[in-house]
Amino acid sequence: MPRVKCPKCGKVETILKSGFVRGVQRYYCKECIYHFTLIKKGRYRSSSFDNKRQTTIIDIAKAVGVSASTVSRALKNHEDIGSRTKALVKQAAIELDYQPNLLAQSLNRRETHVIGVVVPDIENPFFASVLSGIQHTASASGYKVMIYQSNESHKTEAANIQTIMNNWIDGLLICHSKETQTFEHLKLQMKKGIPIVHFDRICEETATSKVLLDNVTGAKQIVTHLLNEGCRRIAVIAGPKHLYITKKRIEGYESAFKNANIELNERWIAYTDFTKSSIHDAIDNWLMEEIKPEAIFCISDNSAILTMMYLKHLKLKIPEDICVAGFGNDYTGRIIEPALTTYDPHAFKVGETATKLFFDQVILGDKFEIKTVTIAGELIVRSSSLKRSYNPSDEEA
Amino acid sequence: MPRVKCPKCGKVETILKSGFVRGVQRYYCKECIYHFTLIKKGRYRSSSFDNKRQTTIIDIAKAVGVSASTVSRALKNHEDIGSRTKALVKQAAIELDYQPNLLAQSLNRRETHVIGVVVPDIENPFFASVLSGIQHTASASGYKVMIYQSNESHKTEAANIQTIMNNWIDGLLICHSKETQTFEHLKLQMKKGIPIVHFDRICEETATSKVLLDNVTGAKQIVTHLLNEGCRRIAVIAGPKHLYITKKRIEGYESAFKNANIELNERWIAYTDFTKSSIHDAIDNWLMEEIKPEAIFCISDNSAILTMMYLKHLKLKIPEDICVAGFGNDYTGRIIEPALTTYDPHAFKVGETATKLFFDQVILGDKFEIKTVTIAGELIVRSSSLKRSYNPSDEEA
DNA sequence: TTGTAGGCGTTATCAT
DNA sequence: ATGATAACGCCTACAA
Repeated sequence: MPRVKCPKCGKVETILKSGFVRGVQRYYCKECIYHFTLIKKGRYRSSSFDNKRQTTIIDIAKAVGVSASTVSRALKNHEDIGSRTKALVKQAAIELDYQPNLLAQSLNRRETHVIGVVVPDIENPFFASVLSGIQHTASASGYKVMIYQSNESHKTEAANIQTIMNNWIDGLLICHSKETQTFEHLKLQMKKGIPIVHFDRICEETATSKVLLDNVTGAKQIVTHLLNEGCRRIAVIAGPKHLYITKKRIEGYESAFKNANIELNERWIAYTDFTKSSIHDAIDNWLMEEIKPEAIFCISDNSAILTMMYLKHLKLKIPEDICVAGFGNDYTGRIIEPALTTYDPHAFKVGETATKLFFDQVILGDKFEIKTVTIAGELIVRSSSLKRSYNPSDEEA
Repeated sequence: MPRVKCPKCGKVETILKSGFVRGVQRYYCKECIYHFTLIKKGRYRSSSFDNKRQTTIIDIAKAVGVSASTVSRALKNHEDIGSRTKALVKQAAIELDYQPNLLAQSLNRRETHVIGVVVPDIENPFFASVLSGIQHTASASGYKVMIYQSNESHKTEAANIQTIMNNWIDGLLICHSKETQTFEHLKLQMKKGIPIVHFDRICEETATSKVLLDNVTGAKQIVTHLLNEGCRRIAVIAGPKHLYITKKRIEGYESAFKNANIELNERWIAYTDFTKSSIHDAIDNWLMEEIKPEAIFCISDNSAILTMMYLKHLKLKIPEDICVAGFGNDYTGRIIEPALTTYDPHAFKVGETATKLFFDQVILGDKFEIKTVTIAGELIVRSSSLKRSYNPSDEEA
């Protein structure tokens, strides 16, 4: 053990500590009555580390001539500290361009002020908006946003969750991939007690807060609108059967029919995986039959766009021959012709709300009870569904 | 000073340290020949902290009966450690579900493995793609991505850079806001020596690596294509005059004319701020004149879409009456009718390359020399510019 | 009012 | 081959 030796007598047992000088421990030899300081041997942190060195609390302490703890307290306006000292410290902090080391703070406080987000795909406009909402809200409260994409792969999602959790995030906001049907990977992490908020494609099995689109109402509004336009045979391009949003939007679809007292035929529901080919197949199937659909409700705007392009390719006129409606209000719907009737789920607000739910949980701690919030959206009627009253000049400029 | 007292004799001067037991300092009283350990008084970290507690290296050390340093080394397969010990440690690590505390690692190594990204707007499809490229590439190398949006505001951008830099990121990838014309906020941070990579809207004044779209070539290709289609009076919807991309794309435009030996009239260049109204104004101005443009080259796809919608609103036929081309290959261009001729800048690759340039800098350290990489894109010809040979059925299904 | 010491979790260095 | 220690920068209970 390299105990401290007295430079004069060389003894070890006689040494006492005698305070700090400029952040360095000072020693005192009882026998020699000699104060001394250990010369720091150039340790492993040298070259490249040094220039990265930021001003620390100790630098300020040295400059002002007080201890590090006093500086720490002065900087947070602790009441114990004299106003003169405070002023001096703050002055020095500015002069030395002090920036607190958030890493050290985080390590100490076990709190990183980082929110982890896992989305299937950043490039999808819906998620981009949600992300934007998250980022804004988080930033406004001094939180940082760390992003991961699952690329709609369950495996990647699980890996993301694993890494993200190892990063001491304060909370996780997640929207599951299309593939995800089991949630063990999440449940495992929940033990750590980190707040999790689900949005859009949620998990029904976990005790987490959730932010939902108003899937049922939205779908119901759209389908009701189509019924009002006189369509009776309304086909649906749905997503994979296990998807939460598929279930809910189908529920809205059915509810609209029930409400209108119109019977509904299972054959008008096609479960696809949202790919171009699966959508084309579904449409082909319907069009091959004697009785063709009068309208197609696509449960996502993206599939609505694919549907419209395919119908146009088949020389079918929208909305005269067949109406189309989507769900999502991506801005592509405003650009395609005829413009797409859809439901705006207020994506930005979804992100905002998810973040706020997380904040609630942080603030209330144990007292927080999980919540499910449904974001009201709005029906956007455009030409693609106006069978009775189609007028191309309705289009926005 | 609360020096350690001997529990038997109560003396202080007789105490010597005598090693650690399970992470706790052990003491020894010379006089009483008595070993003891201080009972930890419940310190301030109690309730809420405890359940967040993860397995640490010390827990493993205790379990296996070795020291923390041995565990640390064993886990990284340090050659010094015996294979039996390694096996034991790794076993324990798995059993205790050990996850290294990246925060502590970062603090120690002064390296966070976090890349900060500042973009004007996540919801813009170009930036969404770039971001996706960054995220993928970073993730593949174990780096995390922290995102900020400037909302095209210089002030927000400066604030973002400030906060992001305080977070001990390893590198910063940035695309400046439209407003940004001075770069002091960046230069200030450059002193810290953190690698910075610019992309798209770069800063020409700083010694940073840059990733550029092939603005000149792209614009030149588009304009040349328009010239080949027989257009001579090619108007340009440009962005703000100070913007890097405006300058470069105008340069390409001019170069195409020069190449073709055709004279070019300044009045065909309109500097807008990309808003709908400024674009409408520019178009109105041109159309009021006797001699009208035969084509409009918009230096961004978004303005091209706005342009097309406005022209359609004015009952002008595209491309028969007037051709339109954009720049960016947003997927909206595939949806609008007629489909938009544009230049694909390979946004994903831009993000990927920016990230790789950052990695180069990390790996090479001082030996790294800043680089400017230009990403080659490709001309995408669609119907909106096919004056000579327009055939609506060319459209993709 | 201010200072001291120890801890957050990990790791490089030195000592054994 | 393994252990002890100090350091990364900050924070707070307790001592003075």
